[in-house]
Amino acid sequence: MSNSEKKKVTIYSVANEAGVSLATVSRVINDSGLVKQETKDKVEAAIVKLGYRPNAVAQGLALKKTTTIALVVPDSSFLYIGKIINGLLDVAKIYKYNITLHTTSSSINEMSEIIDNIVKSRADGVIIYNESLSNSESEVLNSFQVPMVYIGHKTTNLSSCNVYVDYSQALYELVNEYLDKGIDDIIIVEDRKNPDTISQIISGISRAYEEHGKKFDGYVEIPEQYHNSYEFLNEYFSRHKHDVVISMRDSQAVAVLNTCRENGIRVPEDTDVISVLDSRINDMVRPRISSFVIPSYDLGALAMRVMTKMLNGETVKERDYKLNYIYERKASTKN
Amino acid sequence: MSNSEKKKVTIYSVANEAGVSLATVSRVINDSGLVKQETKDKVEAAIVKLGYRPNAVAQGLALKKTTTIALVVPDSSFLYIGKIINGLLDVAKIYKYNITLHTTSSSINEMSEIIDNIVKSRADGVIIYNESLSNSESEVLNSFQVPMVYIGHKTTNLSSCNVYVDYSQALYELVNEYLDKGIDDIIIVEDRKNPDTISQIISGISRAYEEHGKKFDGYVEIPEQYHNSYEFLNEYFSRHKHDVVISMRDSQAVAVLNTCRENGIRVPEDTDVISVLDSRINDMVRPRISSFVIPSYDLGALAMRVMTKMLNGETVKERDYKLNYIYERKASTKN
DNA sequence: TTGAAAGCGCTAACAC
DNA sequence: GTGTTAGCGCTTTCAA
Repeated sequence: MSNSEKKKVTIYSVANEAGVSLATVSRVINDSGLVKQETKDKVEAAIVKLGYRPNAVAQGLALKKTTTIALVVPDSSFLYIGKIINGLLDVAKIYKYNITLHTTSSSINEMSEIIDNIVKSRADGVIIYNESLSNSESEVLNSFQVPMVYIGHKTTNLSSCNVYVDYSQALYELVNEYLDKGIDDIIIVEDRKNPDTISQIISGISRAYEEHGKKFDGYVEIPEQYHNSYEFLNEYFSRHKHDVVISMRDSQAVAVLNTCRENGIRVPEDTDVISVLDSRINDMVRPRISSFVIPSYDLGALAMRVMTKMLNGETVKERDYKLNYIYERKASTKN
Repeated sequence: MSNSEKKKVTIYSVANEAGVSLATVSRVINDSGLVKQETKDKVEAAIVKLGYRPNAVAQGLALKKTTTIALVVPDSSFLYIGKIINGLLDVAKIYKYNITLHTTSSSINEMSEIIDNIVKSRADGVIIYNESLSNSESEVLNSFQVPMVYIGHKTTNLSSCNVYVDYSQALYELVNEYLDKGIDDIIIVEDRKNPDTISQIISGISRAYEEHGKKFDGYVEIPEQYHNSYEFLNEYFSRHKHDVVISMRDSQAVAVLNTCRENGIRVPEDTDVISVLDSRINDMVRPRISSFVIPSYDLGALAMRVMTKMLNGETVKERDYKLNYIYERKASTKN
């Protein structure tokens, strides 16, 4: 009966039960102001007795803050962002923030709807792992003074922070090494899902080529009509063979691995295969793929930490936080 | 200047701008009550002009509902639940619900903290993909009358709904087939992370054995001290060889695959390898692993749909929603 | 068809 | 130390 007939217990009920005013109850639950130990005990007893839980919604209204951060990510990417989310949630937990999850499907342009929703929900801040936020949308966030942190993507937005990995430098160094050895038949395989990242990558590679007096043009894009990269790559490697194949994600690298094999190209004897983004898949593939290990967890954790700083009004001197990658040479490369 | 000096625009501002009362504004934003088209136009113009967005927090307070559903999942499982989350979010979007994400780390017992947090945030409902919710915790949810839906886990809790796949039946059918052929050297590899699911599986297998007048005892558990299954399995398969190895998740199946290979056991010539839970990994492994395809997306979507029904007071006749699995025979099995 | 006013549950001056 | 009271922004009777 206590379940079905349960009446709401508010701060009033507690005040009443404890024989104090609601202000006092508020003080003890927030640990603010001075309260005599004796009264405090009474109040706490009442809280336990009634099973009172402060209503965060009412608090949100009164305080004009919700201790909620909105996270925007592309759907279909959980394989890669799982760790990011974990890092993010771990520090969110520490600072008592809740996270609302919003996904964007690549097809429909629903970003503005999502932003609208976030503004309405009065999230204290938003963390975005997505490259398709338009200026007008970030303007809306701006005009509502919602702090923003971008993950994995360096923006030029002045009122937001960026937490990212410098892919350009990473690829520059890698390719440089190959070119130094005289190996220059290098291609990069990509599926246009990360336009910004890929352009960073290309710029790094191009720089290395230029410094060697050469020009990079090994850009292989998986056409949209192929619903999976496998098909396309199988076709591609039946006709091509390169010294080095760099792919954006390790799922693609695996496709490269398999399609090479099926076309009689040995890895790494004939071709080096490298993946830029690493995920758990790589632990399970033979040969293991040489790749950049992106500090995903740290990316998420740092993003959230930066967000809390912005929210606490701590002066955020740095707008850009660059994390280091590590290149892990494994069995898919011989050079 | 409009950014830094931006003053909050509330329903009052709009009422003022439009020269009507706030009640009228409320009516037009909620499309409730009759409003003359003319006034409606005025109000809408004011809304646009001021860039007004209703404050969901205040609405939440007034309506005593937040249109927010809490989702509880184990961290570290995004590989498997990505699709579930996608299904869930897609349906949530349709019904205008927001999702807050809460993860539980297997080590610490923080579930009660999470539940506490959820209650405080006054989520309208909670969807749980986790086997470690204790009775006392679900009691709390109960006492606050928070509707619950469990995913992938059939509970006996009377006030919650379950959306799941019948693993018991799935494994029963599979093993039955083997036994019919006289193949009975079958083991199941598991890492104790899903006690409930695994017990369902064992029960299904055992039933098949019993009906063949035999007893099943091929239960191989990966000891906790091994931080990855690889090590343990490598050791194991250096000394054992079975007709059929069934593993809980495909990441383990891949480990089985690799360790068998490294110990001179051919798959599928010597041993059939089967995975119960499928994930994207399987698309990238050779040989491909025969597995049950769990309708993850549907699991998430249905869970959310059921939740909306509970929330709308639609009578939920069914408490249990069983989804069908499909067994996909691939290259890792010969039988 | 519209407005006035009483909440929703809590915080934060301000007063005692 | 503790109580009073005025919001926070919105919904919803109840009157007009």
